[in-house]
Amino acid sequence: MADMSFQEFSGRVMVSVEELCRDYYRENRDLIRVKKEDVAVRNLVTIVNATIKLSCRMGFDAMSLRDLSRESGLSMGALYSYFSSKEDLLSIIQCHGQSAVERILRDNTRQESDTAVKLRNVIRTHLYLSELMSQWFYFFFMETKNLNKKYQKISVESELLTERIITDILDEGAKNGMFIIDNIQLTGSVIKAMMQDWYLKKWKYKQRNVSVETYAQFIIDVTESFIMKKT
Amino acid sequence: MADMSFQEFSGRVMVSVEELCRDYYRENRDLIRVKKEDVAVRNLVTIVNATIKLSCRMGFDAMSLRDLSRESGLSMGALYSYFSSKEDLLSIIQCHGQSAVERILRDNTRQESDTAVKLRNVIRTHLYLSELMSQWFYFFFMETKNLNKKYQKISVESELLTERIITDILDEGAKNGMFIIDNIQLTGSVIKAMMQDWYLKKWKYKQRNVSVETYAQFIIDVTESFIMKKT
DNA sequence: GTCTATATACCGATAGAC
DNA sequence: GTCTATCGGTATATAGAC
Repeated sequence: MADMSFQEFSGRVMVSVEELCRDYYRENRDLIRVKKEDVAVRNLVTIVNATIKLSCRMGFDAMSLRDLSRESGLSMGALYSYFSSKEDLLSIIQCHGQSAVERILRDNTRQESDTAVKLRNVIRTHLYLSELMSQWFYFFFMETKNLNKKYQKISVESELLTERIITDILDEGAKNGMFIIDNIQLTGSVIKAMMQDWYLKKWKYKQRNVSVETYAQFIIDVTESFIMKKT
Repeated sequence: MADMSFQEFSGRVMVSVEELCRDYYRENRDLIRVKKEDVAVRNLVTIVNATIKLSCRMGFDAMSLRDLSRESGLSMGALYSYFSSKEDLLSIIQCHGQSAVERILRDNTRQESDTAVKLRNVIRTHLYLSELMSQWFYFFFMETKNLNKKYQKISVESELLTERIITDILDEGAKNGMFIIDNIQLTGSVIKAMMQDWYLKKWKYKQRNVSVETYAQFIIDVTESFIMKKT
């Protein structure tokens, strides 16, 4: 099968902020004063998008709720119908956002018998998703330290989980003789580091007109030159 | 010559916050109310160290000057004898810190005729320095967006400069036939990304007992497997 | 369900005592 | 040179009108 293009990926994967907000709403009906689901979800989408946008520009802490009120078009009072504190808003986005990402990654990691193909697919899928949700990924990384300890732990586990997905494949390849790897954990770490650079330095790659497909192929080339048997 | 150890490096490179603060003091005698140089420099060191420490924990924006007062042991009033605003304090640390880093890198990049050796030295030097000053590097990265535009530009240029140091060597190696590189700029980007991971994810590597020497050698191995002629 | 107006607390910054 | 006390402003959060 030909390598998946970003266009194909973004057509297939519907990253739905609405779905994410609906999940949050249904799990917290009792805490949210607004009782009409469609109204609540629509406003939640607005709030979450505005928060991500402002936070990526100035940082979540520097963003005041007056800024958020202006950007979202909702009054201060209305905002507090949807969350109980500013800290709570941060936790909601982090927690529900990260689990949405994990679900999408899981759903889009097809079963694949060839270990090398599997690795390539995972790298592409991660990168394409981080392109679709670049502001979210940036937000997750930059705002971890503003979370309370409980949610910080969840955030760290999410970092380790994505690394684990990589290292599991590396491990399989090492066992079946397809890869030669001296240090699986460090190999996984640097693959993750290279993938992360895509959304942490988006300004740089955009300025240089590097497409996510070019970048993905490059990361795959670097990785394979390191772990594949030299012929 | 044998590869330099971190111990050797940290013995040779005196990263002196005092020196950095003295530079700042001498350039801004007129703005600083405290006139005894040794008193001023001593307190500046305390202030800068406390700022870095608190900012890495909670973020510069979330750190109040009352927090800084408590951590440094100086009163609010005393703090304002050393800088004119909170924003000013951030700029001082970013600007003087980054130029100190650039100077140290320049001073410690020995002339070297062998391109491959040169590349290895640069990777090691960058990583060892980012280990010595890990909180500073973390601070530089995380607090860029809180800077005003002028200093943001300086910060971006600093990012591009270190990448340029790498790509210049890659270019030389490509020209003299020592390296085979398809895309020099992207190669430089991912080398930088791998180096950056060392201080962005310090908690992870510490937890796993990965030493900076091990990490440096690993990055070098990954890089060389990608750019050296296969034999 | 959303608004305006307001309560309360803490922010950065400064004045003036010592 | 450093302190305490306090300023005005703005932050989060809420109460009550509509």
